[in-house]
Amino acid sequence: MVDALLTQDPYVKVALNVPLRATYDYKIPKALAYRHHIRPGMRVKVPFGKGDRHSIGLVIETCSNSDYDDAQIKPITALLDESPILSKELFDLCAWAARYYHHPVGEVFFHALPTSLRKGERPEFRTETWWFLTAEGKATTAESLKNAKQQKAFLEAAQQHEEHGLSPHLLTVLELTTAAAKGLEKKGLVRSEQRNFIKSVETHAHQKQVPPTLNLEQAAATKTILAMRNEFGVALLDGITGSGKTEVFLRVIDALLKEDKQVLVMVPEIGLTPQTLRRFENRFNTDIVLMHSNMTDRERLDAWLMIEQGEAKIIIGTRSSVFIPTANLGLIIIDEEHDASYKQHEGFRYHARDLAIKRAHTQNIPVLLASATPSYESLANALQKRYLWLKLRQRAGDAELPQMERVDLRGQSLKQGFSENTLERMRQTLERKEQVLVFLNRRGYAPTLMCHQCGWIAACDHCDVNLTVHKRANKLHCHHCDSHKALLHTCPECHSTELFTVGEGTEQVEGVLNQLFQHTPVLRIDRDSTQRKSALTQITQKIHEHDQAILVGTQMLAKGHHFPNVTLVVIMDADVGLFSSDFRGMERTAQLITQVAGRAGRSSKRGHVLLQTYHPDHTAIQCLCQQGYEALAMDGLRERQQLSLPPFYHQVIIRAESQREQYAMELLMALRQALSIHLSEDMQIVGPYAAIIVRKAGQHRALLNLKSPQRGNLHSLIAYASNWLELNTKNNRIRFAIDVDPLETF
DNA sequence: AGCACGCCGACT
DNA sequence: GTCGGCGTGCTC
Repeated sequence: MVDALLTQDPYVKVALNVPLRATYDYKIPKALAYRHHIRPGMRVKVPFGKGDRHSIGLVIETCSNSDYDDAQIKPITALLDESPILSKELFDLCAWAARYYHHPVGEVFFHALPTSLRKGERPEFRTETWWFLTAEGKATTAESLKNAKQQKAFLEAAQQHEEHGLSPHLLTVLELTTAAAKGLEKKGLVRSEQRNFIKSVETHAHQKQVPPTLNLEQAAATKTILAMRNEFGVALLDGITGSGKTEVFLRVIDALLKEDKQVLVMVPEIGLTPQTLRRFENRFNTDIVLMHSNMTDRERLDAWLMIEQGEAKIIIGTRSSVFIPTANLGLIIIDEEHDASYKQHEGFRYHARDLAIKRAHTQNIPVLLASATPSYESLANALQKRYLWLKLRQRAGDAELPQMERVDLRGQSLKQGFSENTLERMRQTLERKEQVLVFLNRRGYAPTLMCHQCGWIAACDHCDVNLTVHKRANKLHCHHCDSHKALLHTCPECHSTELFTVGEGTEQVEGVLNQLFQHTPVLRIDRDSTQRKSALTQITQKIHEHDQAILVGTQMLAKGHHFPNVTLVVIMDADVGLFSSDFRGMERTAQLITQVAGRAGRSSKRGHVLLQTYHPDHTAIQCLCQQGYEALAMDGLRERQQLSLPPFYHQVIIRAESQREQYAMELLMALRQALSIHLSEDMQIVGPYAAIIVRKAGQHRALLNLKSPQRGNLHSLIAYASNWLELNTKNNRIRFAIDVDPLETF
């Protein structure tokens, strides 16, 4: 029997890229088993479902037998990889993440791959055509081709570049055509060759900058981080804005590059500014690979391969780059680690910061978390000495921290949201030829459109929220489901034409400031004003061109930009997070205010921050102004502990949504009932309760909140819940999602 | 997720 | 009479 020679198991368990928790068994055709050794982490093409439908799957394990009858088991159609596409480490990370986040394994595995690999394409670089001279071409003079001008030019060029050949890039530079090349190929004078295309950022030509000298704190931090570079450990680099965190990164990266190690730098979704990238490029003589959502599938795959094969040493990427395969990873840096965009809010709801730490643990490398406003989670870990807490409290150069002042709005007559005091301070700043930054975290013209006669309010048809007025676009826009309709001028209820807006958004404030400060350029920075690709660069350019200017914007302003001439920051509404229904409201607001405030006075001129508030005596506002973020966070943590909230308690939220009004709520009530007998003493169930915005995009939403100070019990409860939900949502139009460590609880 | 199977309304 | 609506169930 030849079969005795086969060492390969006859069956494989395959995870498919479908939202199903099950894995599926397939058999390995003998012909395949003779030629290849199928292992976990390889992609296969398998028949799935009726007809000749096929799907791409990932081998989870091979096995000697199956629970299914052999006759029921279909054979694999094709093996797509010769070696596992996911390394053991990444395979294990994904498997762990699927268990931790209670998400279908298949979706987790395929989430970790670039789109083209999900579709079954080969993990190969893009190739490009190079042209070379043949022996015959060497012997032929270009003159003999005098009727064919293009070919003549091509042959001349090919003779000149005989040694290295002509790349497509050279073809464009020399204005040569492929038509000419093909003509010469027919005559046997040149030949083509397919070569790997390796995207290399043109960094080598740059004049490399001499690193600035570090201050004592920076030097100490760098030294400490470097000392932990050969094993797992987490350092929290807690540095106030302007303290030179990036310089510390650069020093550490430099040392690791010298050991030929790779570094993964994670940044928030829109956090990577051209300024940051330039700083990296100006420093290192190596390829820097980017990974973000604006790239094409091809670019992503090339970047992925560059890192996987060790061609590139530095990768700067958003959330999903935590899954990038590496050849020799030495460190993961997570910049702005508090940023909520590290958590995926749909589908596979993972937290990239937490997964990065898990990954570093298994690969035995260090992680560096950095922020001016660390998350309460990370601060708690630092307090408990699980993380090394490195503080940078000095600003680089001679810059001083901006002074925070409260502007009491009580009883004041406001001019479109500005107090007279605020406006006066703005005037003074502009007179000194300095710039003002106005922060308002509300896009559009106004958050509400109302009828003066009957009180009707413009609301979204699909969500339980008011529509935002966008005057310039002449639209009513829903910021929750993105639907919009034309701006109304008559009330649909009573036909009155007296419609008015309530409240202010950035678009309105921009207009107001244009009127109040007619000789000063007013520049708006928010999602609407920066939609066009180069818009943000244009705006920042204008800012640098003028001495005086007013910048108005949303949280986009808080993310990493440098505005050296801004000396006054106005927070229009400091009260937003004070009475939030979400327990993280205060943390978020404090982070946002501190980050925006940090934009002020980053050069030699001292900055000032005005917080407009109706609650100047509120302890949180007072604490933030007088003692700063860390003190506020310490209070906040104490409170979280007293109230049994994260990070002291662990939470899992189960969300259900349905087109029909009561279904979601009824399902979760039934689930609660089903779970009640499995509860251990340390566990609490809250709800089900209706989501704050009950209806969103036409779906009615309800939540169930499960809490415990211990993860273990909670996880087995969720495992039970997830099985129960699978069984009970099959036939009734209800969708559910499990959100482990949720950032939003409403 | 996809897709086929299945049982009830307005059309060549 | 049927074309097609989307409710239901299944995929190794």
